[in-house]
Amino acid sequence: MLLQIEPQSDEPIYLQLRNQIVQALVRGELKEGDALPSVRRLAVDLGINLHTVNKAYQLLESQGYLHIYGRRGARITAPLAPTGDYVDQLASDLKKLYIEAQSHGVDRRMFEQTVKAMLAKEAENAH
Amino acid sequence: MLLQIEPQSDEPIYLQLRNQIVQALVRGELKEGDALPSVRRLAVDLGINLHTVNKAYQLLESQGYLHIYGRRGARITAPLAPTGDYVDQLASDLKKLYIEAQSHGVDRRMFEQTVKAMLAKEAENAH
DNA sequence: CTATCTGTTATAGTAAAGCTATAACAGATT
DNA sequence: AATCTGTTATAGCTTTACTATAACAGATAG
Repeated sequence: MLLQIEPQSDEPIYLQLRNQIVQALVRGELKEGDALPSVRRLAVDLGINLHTVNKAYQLLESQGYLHIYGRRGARITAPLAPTGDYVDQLASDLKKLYIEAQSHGVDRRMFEQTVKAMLAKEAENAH
Repeated sequence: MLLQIEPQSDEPIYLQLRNQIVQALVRGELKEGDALPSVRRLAVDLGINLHTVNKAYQLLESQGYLHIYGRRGARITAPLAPTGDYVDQLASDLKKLYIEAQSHGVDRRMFEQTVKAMLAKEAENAH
């Protein structure tokens, strides 16, 4: 698992960390039961503070991606199943993107086409 | 045009304002040439500071949605056309949503279905 | 002309978020 | 026995968001 952070980014470091770990999960680079580096270890490797790493880990645990066994390390949990609440959230996020797209002159057809193009590209990168 | 802000929201007030004006544009409640209330007027109506309204206006102008004619008021500009840069941004945003969806067990078929359901619902609400 | 309204600019203060630094404790591991 | 671990606490710094107040000068309406 390759992790790299950009201190200059608008995105907070702890969120970059959280998102990259979720991304590694989706790519299959991290699987159920895998152990994560200690907060101190990862903090030194990335050149950041251990509290920032801890914040990312706590967030990931609260979202169900991993389980922290106190001082015995943290491990990836079983894959999540789509809940109704999450699908609602996804639909809401998509709606926001669509409204923004419409304000830029993107109509329904173009929006759907952009979605399909993105999905096709992602399907390719999976191989 | 009905504007309402939620001071308790995570979303900054000036962004709530910006987004609601863009939303009104998409809905057709605001059209090219329409005048916007003065920053003081709108600030009093919404119970917020004039600088917060001004920040929203400045943002909207920098994004091409309106033009500020100094002390002679602000007016909605002509509708935007989709630029390549914006479509790239849209594809990037969609990709982020898709990765997040996959981490919640949503596959490609379910993602596409959620998009179509959202678009159908929006098409209905337009009438 | 006079008074009012306008956008703009300046200064200042508060609050919260994000990140870092340091230290200490106690359980787990080697 | 020494080291590594997560956790907790305190503190400081920077940036963002929001508000408050004031002043200036152009535009408008009486």
